[in-house]
Amino acid sequence: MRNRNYALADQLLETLEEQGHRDTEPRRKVVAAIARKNRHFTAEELRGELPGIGRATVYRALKLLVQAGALCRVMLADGALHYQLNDSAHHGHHHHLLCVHCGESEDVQGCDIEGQLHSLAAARQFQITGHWLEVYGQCYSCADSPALPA
Amino acid sequence: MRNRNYALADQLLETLEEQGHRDTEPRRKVVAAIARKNRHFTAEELRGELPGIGRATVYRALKLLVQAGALCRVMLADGALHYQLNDSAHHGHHHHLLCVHCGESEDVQGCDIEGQLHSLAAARQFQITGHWLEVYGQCYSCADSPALPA
DNA sequence: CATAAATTGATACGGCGTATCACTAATTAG
DNA sequence: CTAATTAGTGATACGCCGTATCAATTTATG
Repeated sequence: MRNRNYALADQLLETLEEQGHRDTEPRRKVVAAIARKNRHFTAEELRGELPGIGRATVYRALKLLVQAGALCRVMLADGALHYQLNDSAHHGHHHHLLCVHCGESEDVQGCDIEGQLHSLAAARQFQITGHWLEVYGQCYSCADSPALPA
Repeated sequence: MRNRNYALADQLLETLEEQGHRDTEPRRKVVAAIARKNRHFTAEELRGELPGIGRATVYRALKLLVQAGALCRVMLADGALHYQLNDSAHHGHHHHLLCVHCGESEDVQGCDIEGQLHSLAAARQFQITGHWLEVYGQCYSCADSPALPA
């Protein structure tokens, strides 16, 4: 587990270096903290775990990782924006099944939303170029909990 | 046009009264400004059109109208949150085709996203309770403009 | 090692939304 | 129709989020 985290942190740093960004002390620490996460988190939460590192540095690292595709921004049911580590296998277009109870997130690959909307859009001569989708619900482990409003 | 705006403003006020909220001077002005809008707008933009009215009052009115279903919150492609008047016919569940050029928005009623995701979710024993979807693209009038990234 | 380039972190700013609270306006009861 | 009740207002402040600026520092390069 610790090993996996180290490996993940290294991988994230590598990703950044591939994009032409430098390997710096603060960056290492930010990336290490992110690698330790096993669920989505807010920028402020992350920052709280990194005393001594400037706020701007944390936000900058988040931005770079999102741009690099290693991190996703996910919108929770309450409207809060969180960051979520991307499964290395799912760097492409995908969505998340977000459990409103435990916060777990499962990736969904086979998305053909635009296909489904195609006929509707065509009728209005609207050209779809992209979309944003979040799916809320309860994961298997939380199935017994009372349902919350989406 | 002016007539329609007045009618719309009255309708919005009525909606609020039905929810047990009072008909006040500041509220009237906020609602009138919203009724004048023909596309989505930000809270701050609206506030700018209402000098002399407290910030809190504007935000409160927005919140009440969203709760009443008369207003939608829409997420633009760049992540900015806007407010959008709900077509009176589309108060229920619907989505928007958002033109990234002109900002026009068209409602989409026939949405069966959850149906599409059902088999995927079932395989993981994930119970979908809701979703959030925004669709970006170019409307008919903007079809000639160069495509923007979604 | 010296230089050029990127990064850092303090600070400030702006947007967004909520909480508080004294004051005022709108309803309701008498 | 006034008095009491209740809701709404707006100034202020707070917190979160993200970006801009800029001098000081660190990293990579020749």
